[in-house]
Amino acid sequence: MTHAPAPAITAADKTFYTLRTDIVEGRIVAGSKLSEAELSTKYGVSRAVIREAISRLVSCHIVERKANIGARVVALTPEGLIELYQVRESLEGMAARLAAQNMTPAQIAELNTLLEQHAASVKDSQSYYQEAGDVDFHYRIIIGSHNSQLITLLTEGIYHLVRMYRVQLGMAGPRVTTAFAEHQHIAHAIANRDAELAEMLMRRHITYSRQNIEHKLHSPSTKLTLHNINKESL
Amino acid sequence: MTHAPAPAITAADKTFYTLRTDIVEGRIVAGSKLSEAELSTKYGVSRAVIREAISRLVSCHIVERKANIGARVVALTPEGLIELYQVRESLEGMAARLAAQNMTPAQIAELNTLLEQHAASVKDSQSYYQEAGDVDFHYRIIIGSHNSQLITLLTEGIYHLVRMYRVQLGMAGPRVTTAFAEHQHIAHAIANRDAELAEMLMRRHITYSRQNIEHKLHSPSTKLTLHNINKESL
DNA sequence: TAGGTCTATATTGTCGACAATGTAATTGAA
DNA sequence: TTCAATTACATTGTCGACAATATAGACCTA
Repeated sequence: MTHAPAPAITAADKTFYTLRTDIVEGRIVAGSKLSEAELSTKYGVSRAVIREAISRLVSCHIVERKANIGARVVALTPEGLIELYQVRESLEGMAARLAAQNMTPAQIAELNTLLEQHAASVKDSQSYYQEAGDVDFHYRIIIGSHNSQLITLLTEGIYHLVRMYRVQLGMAGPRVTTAFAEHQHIAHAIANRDAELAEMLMRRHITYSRQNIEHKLHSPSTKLTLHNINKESL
Repeated sequence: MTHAPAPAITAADKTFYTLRTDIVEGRIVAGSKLSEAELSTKYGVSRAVIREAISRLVSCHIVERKANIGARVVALTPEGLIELYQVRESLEGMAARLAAQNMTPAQIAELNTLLEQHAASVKDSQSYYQEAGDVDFHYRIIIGSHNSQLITLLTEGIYHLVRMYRVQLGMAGPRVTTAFAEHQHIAHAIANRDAELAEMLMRRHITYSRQNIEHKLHSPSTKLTLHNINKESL
């Protein structure tokens, strides 16, 4: 029940993953147009492969397409970020609730082990926990929900968009130790099989996280960043 | 802000809509394989168009595809239904919350008008309310959330799957008058801008709805139906 | 007969070319 | 000069053919 991400088999698979990474990491700028011919030569595959890859990005909400006009990477806007976090609060809250009901004892044990590792790394260098640690924690709870619809929506859809905002807004702020404490409380609720509490704590946790990133977004420096991003829309 | 469903422009659009309807209505049986060549001749378009239509159905979770093997319509299972309703409870609960915050006075007035019409039709023939009425009510609240992520996830994704279960399990049971009362309470909470209450009532409403359809699913007659459906998987 | 390998066939994945549509430039008239 | 129509160009949508992979059957061996 490890829910390994589907391996890339076809050329369209690989191109899809590559394109998604390039967009999320900002190598392909937000809001820019995706020319099929251009990408075709750039990645060395036929236009049919590019078209399929783009179609999948559309279904992830990372790209928008208009008939007979073309596809472009979504723009990063304050409104979009808020909408995203509202959906995330809703779905991850439910994931936490279901995790409290459905996680196996082994999964709960692994979750606690993970938190112990985080506790250690928080004390010295906060960098590890910051990046992958937070994602790891949330990922395990999502998987622990044992709800495939929920898992797919979050891990294939929402999360890549969230990461796109995080990466391109340069999220490296504080909130490390406080978030860690919140994680502990959530894990505790799950271990106690307290579904109500787990959902409530997760929703609050994500609300705080949203407020944190919103703050970043409204500060003068990143406002400039966002403006720059959207300016290159061509 | 009417959020009209995107019109079918390309051949792939039309084929996608046609295929989706045929699957949801059960003309293409749940669990069955989708042969590209076969569909190509059946709908009179090239395989490329069929492939794109299938890709979109995959992103709706109506169809599953394995590389180099093929695509098949999802199977209707009790577990799948439960998972679906859990996600629905989560997302529509949030939609109701946001609707209470964001719906325009005009939208709220229209919602009340709709309920008055329902009240009339509930008294004589319950049939109208049963079918489209319930969907209408939920649809307006979803739109009223003013959250495009949420709107897309529900109206393009979840709702067609829900309808697929409803249609193919022959949902025509009771629960008409009670559901109407619940709708009234939700609308009232929204009119009062009580976001907390609106979310809570909507979640309970959907939980009841799930229990209702689950009951149908576990009754001997429909168990037979489901078994028959999955038997024709080929 | 059971099991495995190899071959034949069917299905999906990929490609290049053509058709349809949208966009920009050019020309002409008021 | 300004606006409209028309033309030329670029981009997306669709198609049929070929390549790669999976499936089913025949054949062989133990």
